[in-house]
Amino acid sequence: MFQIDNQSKIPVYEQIIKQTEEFVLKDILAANDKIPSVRNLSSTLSINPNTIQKAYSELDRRGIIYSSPGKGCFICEQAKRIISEKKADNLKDLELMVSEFKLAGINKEQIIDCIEKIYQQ
Amino acid sequence: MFQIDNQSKIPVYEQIIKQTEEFVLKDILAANDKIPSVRNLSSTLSINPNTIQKAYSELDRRGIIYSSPGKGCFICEQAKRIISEKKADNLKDLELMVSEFKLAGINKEQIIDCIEKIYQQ
Amino acid sequence: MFQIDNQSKIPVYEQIIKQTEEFVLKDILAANDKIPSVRNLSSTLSINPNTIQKAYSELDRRGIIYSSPGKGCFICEQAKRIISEKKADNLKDLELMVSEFKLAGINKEQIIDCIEKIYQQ
Amino acid sequence: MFQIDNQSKIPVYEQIIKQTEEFVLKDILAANDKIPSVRNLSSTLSINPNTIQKAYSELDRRGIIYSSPGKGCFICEQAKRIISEKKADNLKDLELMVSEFKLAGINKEQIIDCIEKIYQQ
DNA sequence: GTGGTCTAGACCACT
DNA sequence: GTGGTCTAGACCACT
Repeated sequence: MFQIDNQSKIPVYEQIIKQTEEFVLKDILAANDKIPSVRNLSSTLSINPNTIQKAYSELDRRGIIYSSPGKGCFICEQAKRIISEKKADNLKDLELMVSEFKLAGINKEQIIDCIEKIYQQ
Repeated sequence: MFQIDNQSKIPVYEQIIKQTEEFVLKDILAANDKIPSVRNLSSTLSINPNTIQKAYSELDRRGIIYSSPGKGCFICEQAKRIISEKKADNLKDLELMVSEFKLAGINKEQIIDCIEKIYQQ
Repeated sequence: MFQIDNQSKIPVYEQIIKQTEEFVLKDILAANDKIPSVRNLSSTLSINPNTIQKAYSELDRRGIIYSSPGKGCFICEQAKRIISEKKADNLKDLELMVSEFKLAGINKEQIIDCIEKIYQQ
Repeated sequence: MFQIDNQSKIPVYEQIIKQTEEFVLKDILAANDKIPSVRNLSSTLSINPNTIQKAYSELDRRGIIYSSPGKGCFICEQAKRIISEKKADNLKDLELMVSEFKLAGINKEQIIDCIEKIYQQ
């Protein structure tokens, strides 16, 4: 399920967070689904349990999962909504990126083509 | 000229690189213009000279500036072209970002509106 | 009767203890009333019997319930008195909390209003 | 400066968070003040650097401190405001606690006396 | 078994 | 020197 790239500049714990959120958006993980235990994922991915723990703690804090010591970790009811809303906030990042493309002399049509292409998939 | 945000998570040396490139794109710095010396910028911004040096070395490596020992640092002839071309490569980042917006259920029109807005400015 | 919140950070066995004490204070459970058996509650709430047992053992230790082997568990004669007295000890917790409100610049009137409101209900 | 109680049920990292916030409220730490480095505090308190790091990360996330790798950790401009506002939100906790005192038969005067006492200090 | 905390110690990039 | 990430491994309470 999870795919970790040890060569990546992105910390392992962030890769786990990102992929978990991705799975929720893609309906691979639904509300109240159990996600792998810290130890289980740790041995599957050959990653230290502390690193998994760090990822799960952050997901818990964000309201994506809830963790019950002794039982396991589960997807929150509102997980998908929370992730979608956070993503929407990132439209500002898009604005920033596009402003730089404009400065670099990339024309509007090139950018819009790129977007059309993705939404046609 | 340079604006350093000490609270930012972006390393100071990267902030200097980014702003220098920004100035070139905006024609604030043109080919063969002199940029502040390491010592000058170090004292103006209250930043360790090693940090400035690191930024300038990287700009040099990228072909954005050249240094004439005893005279100072200057913008390269091809600086603007190099920066623009590198930016174009970043269209892949845009694709990635837009794919995630699509997953999060943001519709195409919202994104295109955002782009139109920037190009009208 | 019992309402268990699996998403809560409070352990299930503590939730059971707290709610039992709450029921006694509110006269929903009176002296010598029978409370659900471990097995019964375990299946009603879909909770491991060990967890229920742990809660009941602690309530027994505190003198809130007593168990008659073969008959079941019952509320102690002195349960309400014991719980009330323990609560009174918690005035120190109130003092601590109020000290922090004072530090945070919340004025006395705001706090007293809040208390009046509750006692008027 | 920091006082850690190893016997306490409260995790060490939470004690550090709480005390840092306390120092800000009491104006012992002001905006842009440098707080002890991870390693420094680790050796002063004889606590593992990871534990300090965990506390500082959380303070950073809350906007109480900002950390600059290579420079250190500093109190945020808005730290005091953020902590005070968060404390104000906790009036709900007070309501909960007072409701329980009411149930336990503690009369209003006793509680108000307790509050008057603290505000007179 | 399950998550949460913590120690011990390494390595990295940034200053 | 400074914070950030990570491995290795222990111990605890809860289930």
